[in-house]
Amino acid sequence: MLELRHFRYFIAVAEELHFGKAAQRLFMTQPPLSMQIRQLEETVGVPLIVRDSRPISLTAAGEVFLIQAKEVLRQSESAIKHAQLTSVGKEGHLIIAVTSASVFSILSQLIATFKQSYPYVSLEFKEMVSKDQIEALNQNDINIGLIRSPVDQKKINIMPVQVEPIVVAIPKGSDLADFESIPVDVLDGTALIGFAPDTAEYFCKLSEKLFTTHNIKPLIVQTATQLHTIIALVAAGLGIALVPESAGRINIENFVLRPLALDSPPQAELCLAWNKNDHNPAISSFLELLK
Amino acid sequence: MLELRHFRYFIAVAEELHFGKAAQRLFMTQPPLSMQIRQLEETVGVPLIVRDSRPISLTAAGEVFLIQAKEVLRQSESAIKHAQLTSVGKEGHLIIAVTSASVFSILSQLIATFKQSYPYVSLEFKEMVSKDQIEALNQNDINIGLIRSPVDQKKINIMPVQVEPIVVAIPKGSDLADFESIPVDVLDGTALIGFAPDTAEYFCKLSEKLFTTHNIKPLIVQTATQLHTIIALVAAGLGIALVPESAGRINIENFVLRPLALDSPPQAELCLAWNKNDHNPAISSFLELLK
DNA sequence: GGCGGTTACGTAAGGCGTAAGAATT
DNA sequence: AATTCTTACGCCTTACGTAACCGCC
Repeated sequence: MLELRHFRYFIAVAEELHFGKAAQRLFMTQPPLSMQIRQLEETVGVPLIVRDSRPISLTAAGEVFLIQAKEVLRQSESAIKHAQLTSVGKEGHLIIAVTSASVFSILSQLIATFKQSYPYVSLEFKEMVSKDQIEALNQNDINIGLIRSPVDQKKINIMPVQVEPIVVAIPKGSDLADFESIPVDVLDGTALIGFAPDTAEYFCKLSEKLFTTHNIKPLIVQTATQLHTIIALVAAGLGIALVPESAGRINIENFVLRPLALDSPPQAELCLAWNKNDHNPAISSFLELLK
Repeated sequence: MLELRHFRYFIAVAEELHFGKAAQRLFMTQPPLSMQIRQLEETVGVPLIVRDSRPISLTAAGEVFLIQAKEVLRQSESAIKHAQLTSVGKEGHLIIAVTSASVFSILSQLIATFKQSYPYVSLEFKEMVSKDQIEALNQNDINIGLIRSPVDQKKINIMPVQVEPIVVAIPKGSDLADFESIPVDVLDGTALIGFAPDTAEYFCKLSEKLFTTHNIKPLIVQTATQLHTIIALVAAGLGIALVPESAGRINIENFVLRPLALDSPPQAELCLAWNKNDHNPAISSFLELLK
């Protein structure tokens, strides 16, 4: 049966063109080396070395076999190296799911930092709402989720990566835009663009809580799922909206952000989520870098 | 020490995801298989298989190692196959020397036939005068020479591939062109384009022999090395010339070929020459095809 | 005749099989 | 409790070393 040993021995003989020197290089004696080469030639089925001349020489078949043999050894070295790199999370592949809103926050910076430290870990992104992310994490369809909602499943670990205050988005030129901060009771009865309850549950509930706490009833004139849609509607003058501070990164004109006049305004959390049973080492690399 | 065995075993386990099934597939029992896999993991330095769950699964490192392991096995198979093909001359490289580019016209058909039977033998051509070819054959710089002169060296084998009569090249419209064949004594005193004695020794001597045998003294108005140069000079009307019949393939107008009016006109031989000690199997393939 | 590769033979390492043990479902 | 992987141990293959034997320069 052909083994790597045969390749190693043949390369030594082919390069030294001298059984004795080759054996010395391999820290062994000539006879067994001779035997192994003979065995190799038998498995290959053709002579690789011309022995009836000194120095010995390679047959044409031996010449091509030498090149291929080196390639085989190089490949097996590479197999080990790649396995090692993968094992410590320096190489590999990560599938990261993001909610549309999180795209505007710190994600881009995060990716850049990660790619700098782990250039050989390829990243794949999928856009998913939080509920689908949890499902995908459970089924190992994705490695990391980037979500708002706190998860209550023991298989899923979470780690907050960003906490940002909820602020008020106001059409440019509106009277409210002149305030430096917005007193909460001003919102009572005001036209407001809200997050859709079914697809943007987290922000929706965050707002509702604020309203009930302060006993306010704004006039929700429109709902939307995507953050940038809401900002676009605000900019169009349809009303104001309660949005995370990172909405400021959205490239739309004609709106301003003002903080709420509260000691402790509502906070929106952005969390990394991953399956505890997913042992892809690149996940650890990713998490480690965020601390 | 890592061996191909480890790759073979790992692939079986990784594909079956079951030590027992894998062992069965490898015609062995589980325990030694388990040992070998453990050995493999030790040499690689990282765990490749997750054992603490059933069915067993691969680590991320194991996944990449599986792909690489298959590649290593594929490569070693390929090494054997290529060595075998090379050994029987179905694969390889031949360096063929020709005396002048014009020989290509004769060769082209030969090359096409060879390429059809041996598509994986690459051919390389070099232009060399006969003397240099012999030298190159001795030094194994070329594998095959295509020459006119008979070689007198015991290391060099030769085989004639083409025998053609010497004919007379005549400018179109010349009086001689009206003859169907040219009596030799007509050449006496006629303006003639000759081969250069130093670089086209073979043709030169062939002509000289004809002249002395028939006691003729033509007027050599010009000499040239290359056949197509001589034909060009004939076509230009400078004189006639004694050339091999294959000159008819040269794509020049304004000249005609006429046979010599002799029972046994001089013959020009084209020979293949190769070094007896050059065991490149592709040479045999080439020679075999010419018979 | 010396250098270099092969053949002959003895040894010892190690791969493999059998049997018993541990762990997961 | 059953299936499945691991540990323990003995055998037997085989790779390797030593010694003697050819075959070229």
